[in-house]
Amino acid sequence: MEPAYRRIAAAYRDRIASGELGPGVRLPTEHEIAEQFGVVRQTVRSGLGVLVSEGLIVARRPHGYFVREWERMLYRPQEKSRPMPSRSTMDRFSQQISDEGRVPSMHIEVALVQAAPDLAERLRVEAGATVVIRRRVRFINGEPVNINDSHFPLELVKDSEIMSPAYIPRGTDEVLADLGHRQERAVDEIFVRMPAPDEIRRLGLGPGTPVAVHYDTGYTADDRPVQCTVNVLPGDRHRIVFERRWRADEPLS
Amino acid sequence: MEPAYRRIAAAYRDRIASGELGPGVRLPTEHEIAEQFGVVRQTVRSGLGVLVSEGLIVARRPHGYFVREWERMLYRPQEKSRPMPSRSTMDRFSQQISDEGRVPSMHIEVALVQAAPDLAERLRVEAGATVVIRRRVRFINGEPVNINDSHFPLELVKDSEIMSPAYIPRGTDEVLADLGHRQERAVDEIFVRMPAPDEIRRLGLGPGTPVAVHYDTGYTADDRPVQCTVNVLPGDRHRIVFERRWRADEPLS
DNA sequence: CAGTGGTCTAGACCACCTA
DNA sequence: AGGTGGTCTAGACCACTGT
Repeated sequence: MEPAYRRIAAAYRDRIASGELGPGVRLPTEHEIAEQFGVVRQTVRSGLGVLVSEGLIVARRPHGYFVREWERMLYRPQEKSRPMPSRSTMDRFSQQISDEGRVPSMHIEVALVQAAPDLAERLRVEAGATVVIRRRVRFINGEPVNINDSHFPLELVKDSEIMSPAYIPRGTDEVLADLGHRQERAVDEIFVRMPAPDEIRRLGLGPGTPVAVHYDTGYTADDRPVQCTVNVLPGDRHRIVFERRWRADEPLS
Repeated sequence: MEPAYRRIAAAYRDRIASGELGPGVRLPTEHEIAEQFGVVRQTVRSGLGVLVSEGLIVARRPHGYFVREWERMLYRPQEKSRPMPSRSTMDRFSQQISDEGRVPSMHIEVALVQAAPDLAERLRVEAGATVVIRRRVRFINGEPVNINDSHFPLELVKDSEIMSPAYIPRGTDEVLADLGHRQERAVDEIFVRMPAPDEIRRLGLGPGTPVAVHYDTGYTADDRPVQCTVNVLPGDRHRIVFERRWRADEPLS
């Protein structure tokens, strides 16, 4: 016999999967469900808790539980290595969102920090070495959608405009290029995991929302890493897309 | 005042993050934690439940809670569009795992199904049209690591060896090419979400494990989609890597 | 058999928001 | 003021596994 809380979870999971309960629809209250299934409220809570942690429903107190609504923005890592339209007054993200008729905004913060082990490895500096971190949170219509923390070895960018927490429309890649560190190659790594508490806070994530973590490490022609950007993408708000063509023998590092 | 269950979660989250509790280490029992924090067992369970759903710990009854251990295999979508070493007797996955000194295995199942909406769209067939689905679960040392469900329009592959649930060392892409449907371009899409119950079952996933879903849609030179493979990658077992080079103007569809 | 986590009951009080 | 979900207590019984 399946436990009651699982039966409750399965019942509502099925109704959501079948479309009987569409996005945004409200579920009965915990009391009502408890009565229907002949259990106490705590058991209902366990069952709905499963669905919350699966990301299928959200609790909005004091309104009740609602079927979650998804909307995913296009995320194309390959766009990063194409030239920007020269007349553009906005960075790629802002341009894309504006084109869709929505309002982009950004919060920027610059700091000097000791490189965490994962970044030290990718930037090929010693663990604990000082790096410049340019933290950005991007918003659409005021809602946070992703985090982009770019890291640079300190010597490369000190005294450049990268150190100022201001908007750089042409992008930091261009600034690096002007400084003599033009990137020619990048390695993209994607990890999937549950968010840490500070990521939940910065992105306003609901429970049950996993994130994709995208490391973009850029190399110059002589194979020095000059920047590593950590993008944290909430799973419910992104669709990562890239394209391949068949080739004979291009090396993969 | 923070709720007790959150304080408990935070306490152990910190100890795990700091490395004080390394991978595989056992936590105190629920009773012991309850005593330490002066709360009842149910409250401890709520706290540890948070960490379980964050994927930080696992419960192994009747042994206790343990800090989760991670091991990630390399997943490189771009490898798919490179020629296979002609002397290879194994597919790419099996070769990679063998090279690492581990034992690959696979479960294969072929069926005719009605195309789900997401696949119908990608294969450009009508929703509900019959497609061939070649379901595979891949194992390393007997442990399931990912799901690969390849979908083909029925007319393209009927009477070919793709219809047989047997191992095809050279890969289905080669079979398609032999049938006159050589792929020249592919679109990769990655979504991040929590797994559905049947994915949890097939992959033996623990609670709190998100998945990356990778759609690989292959097109011929005349831009017809000939296959769409849905790869379900447990977040705790994969690291997705690809590479970019700067180019002037290659079109992205 | 002892000890673990898994499930469940029957209550209670709280914070928060809307009406 | 009333109803929502959020938290917590104090118990109880169960299934599973190793000794």
